[in-house]
Amino acid sequence: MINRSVLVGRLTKDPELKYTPSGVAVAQFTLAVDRPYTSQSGEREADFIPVVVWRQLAETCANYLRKGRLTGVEGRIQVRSYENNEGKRVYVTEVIADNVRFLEGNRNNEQPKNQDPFQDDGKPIDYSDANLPF
Amino acid sequence: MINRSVLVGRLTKDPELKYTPSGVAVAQFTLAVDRPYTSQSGEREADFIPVVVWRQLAETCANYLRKGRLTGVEGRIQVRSYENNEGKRVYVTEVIADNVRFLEGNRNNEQPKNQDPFQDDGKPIDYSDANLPF
Amino acid sequence: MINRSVLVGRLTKDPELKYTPSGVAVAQFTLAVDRPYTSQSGEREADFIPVVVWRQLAETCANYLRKGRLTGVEGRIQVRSYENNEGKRVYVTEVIADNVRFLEGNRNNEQPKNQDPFQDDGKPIDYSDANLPF
Amino acid sequence: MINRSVLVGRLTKDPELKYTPSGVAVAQFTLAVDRPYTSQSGEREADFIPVVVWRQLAETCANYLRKGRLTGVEGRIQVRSYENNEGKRVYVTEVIADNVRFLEGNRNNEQPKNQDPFQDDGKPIDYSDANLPF
DNA sequence: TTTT
DNA sequence: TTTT
Repeated sequence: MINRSVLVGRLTKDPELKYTPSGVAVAQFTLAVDRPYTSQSGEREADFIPVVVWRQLAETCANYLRKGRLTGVEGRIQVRSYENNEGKRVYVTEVIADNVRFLEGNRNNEQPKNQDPFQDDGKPIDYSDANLPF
Repeated sequence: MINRSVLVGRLTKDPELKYTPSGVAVAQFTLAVDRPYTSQSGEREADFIPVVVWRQLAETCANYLRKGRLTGVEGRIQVRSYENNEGKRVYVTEVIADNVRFLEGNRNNEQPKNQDPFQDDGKPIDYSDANLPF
Repeated sequence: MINRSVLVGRLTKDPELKYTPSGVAVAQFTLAVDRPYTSQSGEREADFIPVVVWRQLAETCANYLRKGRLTGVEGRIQVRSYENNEGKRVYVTEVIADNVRFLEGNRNNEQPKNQDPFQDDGKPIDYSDANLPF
Repeated sequence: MINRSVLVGRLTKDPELKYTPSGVAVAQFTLAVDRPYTSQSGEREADFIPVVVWRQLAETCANYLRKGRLTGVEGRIQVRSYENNEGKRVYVTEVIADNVRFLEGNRNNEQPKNQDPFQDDGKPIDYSDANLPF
């Protein structure tokens, strides 16, 4: 079975870095991927694709990726589901990336963020260790 | 911008063929793509990825693809959203395929379905012409 | 059967535009794709991958792509062979692209080349109509 | 930079397993990937793409892959060159696979080969440690 | 909820 | 024969 996606687009925001209860780093960001054609109906012209990155690559992404940056991603499509607070099953589709390429230099010479895990905002984390890809 | 996915998996059901109000054929099926590893936590070991096919390829798929058949798909990830009956925005992620490979012969020598558009089941169609990929 | 490649790299030179005897446009360029890691042995750190583009896309590439430009390519690997002047069979591997993305703006505001087919340099053309992808 | 290929095809022969002087396993096989269309000019209708696999995956491939088996491969295109015995530079293009999927069961219930490294045939090995992908 |  |  094969499940491989390659995306090139721009981050809609800075990546969000979290840690699972057992301390595994996970970063999340959304890639805006412009479509090649212009819709005749004035509809949207980009797809906004959620990307998830684990472990060391998560920390590298959180440190170096920024909103608007042109970025390449390789990974696999994952569909997970959870019960929302009204007891309804909600499906979430994400690309679990095992490879991230920074395609654009650091134009403004920004510093790496070096996000501190202990500054975690305390919100519930959607990712449990059960989701670890390997 | 690049948005390319390659999947190999098995159909969970026969494809569903519909027609937009303006008569464009669109087929929908779900690919079960087994993950390479076995989850230690007894979690699910496949991803179920919705695939959409347009126009002539839709009719070919409806005619020749069957539940369980090993199938290769190439396409792009699309995220569309609609308002559900409770006024909430729901996001749907699908792979819009422009290439489908039948990787398994027709073992039981089944006949093509040749689904008749006029046998459409009358249920509301999720796809409007605005979604046409080109 | 599936044969799909996705490349992002930089052109080593401007594309070369030719025409087959029957007048079909074909462009050729090489993508330098940097490898992610640095070789410990001082070996080369990029792959130089020949890309071939046909028909209208060939003319667009010849008009807008330039040496050094960051470019995304989707296509399939093709292996063709010919007999060289010493009667030996030589194998050539190329990516036949059906999709090319210009990932970098036109920084120096260059004009399109608008290469004239009749300025063809007269050298023998490697591509015959038999190679047309569809 | 991105360099990603996905192939599904059939092995033209059993894989060949070798070891570098320092003992790293490397397997080589060729995938025949049928083209989707039939050439009008009676030309060949498949591409024969050389695949290289390193380390543990090489041994798994040598043990379980066989001639004719439908196989999925993910990897990157690599172009290496060497000087032939006439002092001419020869270019070799291969897909370096980091992921191999056996898409077809073991129909004849064959035993794994379990090739013994010490049965190596003694021929010169084309791969040096310098080529190791990581 | 979205990027250049 | 190679790109930033």
